[in-house]
Amino acid sequence: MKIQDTLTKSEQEVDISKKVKIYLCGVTVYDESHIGHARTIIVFDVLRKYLEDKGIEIEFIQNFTDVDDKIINRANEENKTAGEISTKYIENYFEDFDGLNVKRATNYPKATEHIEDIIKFIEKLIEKGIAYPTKNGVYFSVSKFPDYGKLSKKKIDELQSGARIEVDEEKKDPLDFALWKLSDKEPVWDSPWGKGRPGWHIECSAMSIKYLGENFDIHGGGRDLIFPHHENEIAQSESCTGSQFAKIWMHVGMVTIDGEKMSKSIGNVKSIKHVIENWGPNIIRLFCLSGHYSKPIDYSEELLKENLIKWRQVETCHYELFHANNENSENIDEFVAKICTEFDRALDNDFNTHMALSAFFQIVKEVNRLAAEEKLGNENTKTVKKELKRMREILGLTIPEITENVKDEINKLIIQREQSRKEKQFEEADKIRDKLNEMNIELIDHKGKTIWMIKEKIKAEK
RNA sequence: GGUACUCUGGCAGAACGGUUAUGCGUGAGCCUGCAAAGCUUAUACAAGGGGGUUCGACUCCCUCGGGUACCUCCA
Repeated sequence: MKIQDTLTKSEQEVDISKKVKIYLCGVTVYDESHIGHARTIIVFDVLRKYLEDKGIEIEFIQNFTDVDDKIINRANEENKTAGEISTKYIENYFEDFDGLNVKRATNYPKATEHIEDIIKFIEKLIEKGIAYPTKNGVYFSVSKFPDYGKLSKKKIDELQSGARIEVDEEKKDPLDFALWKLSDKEPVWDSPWGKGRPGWHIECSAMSIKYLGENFDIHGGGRDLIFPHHENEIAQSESCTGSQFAKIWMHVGMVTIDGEKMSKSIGNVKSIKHVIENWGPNIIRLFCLSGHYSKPIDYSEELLKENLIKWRQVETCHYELFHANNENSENIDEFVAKICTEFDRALDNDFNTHMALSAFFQIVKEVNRLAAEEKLGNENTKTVKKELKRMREILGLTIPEITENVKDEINKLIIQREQSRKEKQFEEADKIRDKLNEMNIELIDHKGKTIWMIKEKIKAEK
């Protein structure tokens, strides 16, 4: 599998001969997660599910930034402790992402639970003469890391000339960034330099190295993290260990609205709660995977609607297979095998989810075609069923299981309706159909038989 | 201003130096008691502008231009 690496600007092979270690920069837990977070996290969710499906062991670490000015500000506004705020939004995070069918990471380390590791990390940088304490905190000396700017392709002197006026005159260089901020106000921890809290970037260096080692396979996040966050992570980590940090830097494009990045100041943020409520998890996932991960994707009702239609096709396909029992069925194993290869090839080639979806839908279409032609048998569909299920699991698309009781009830009603139709009591038949519709059950009348399917309820429909 | 990314048919969106997918939409039809869903078929002579390399470029190079992001916190 090849992934486009931001650092080398070239495709790099992921070493799948052993456990693959992935670190993803998670969220700062001071507010609700939005569709932009969802995209990044869904992309990595599919990546790890795909690799796991191939039988590769994955160690997937995603942090929570639970100490930060924003959290503290929010706590002050709401007259709560920072801990209360971060706990609340971590819970909120899991509600949202469980709802999006995202598999839990191997571990979700929190900054506040790794203060010791962070302090040790900073001490090491001071020992090496790369960081220095001032009366405000400890700073990383950018000039001591000659490769600074290699990820974001920025030149140090250009950054300096563009740098805004710094309040902190203790810093040796305006570009130097905080590793430890001295403070008296909670939340604070003791350190060799006095009470305070860690800077933003250091936690990811400390925690990724702690859990994944000095050089791991993939480090990911949104594109907006390239500078300064990931640039600083590289500077800290490589200064500390003296060796290459992450092997591949994989960055996910922004979700935009009307071509603009979502941001609080513009007020165009779509929360995951809002989007799930209206569209449900499957359509959101299809939407997030519909373009190449590295490119921006524009959020619009129109696109979600398109994915709604596609999702209905998937549901139809699933239930057509579920009910398949035609006598003269066609064998499509060869076709399926071919398309499956395309699916995998697409993902192996810089994780092209759009192409993979395209392959997936080719099978969906083929199944629905056969169903329409009454050529879908029970015998010949084992392979398709298996492969579609595999793809759905990788993509994280879910269709609910139905209990036997419900099935029986549905079947009873269908038989009643058939009887009414035979007797040309169409009003009665339609009543039964309406009743089923209210239960989100849709009937499909084929020539010889009527089948049912359970439609996911989509609030935004109509 | 610097850096990065980007510019493909009505919309979305890939691949490839030589047939440009796929989906949505739209038209027609099939199926149906009517629907819905689904299916079939038709439909786009599309690549920001201009150069160049080539027998041939959407794909490579140059140049001009538009857009977005980052350069402060941000998935």
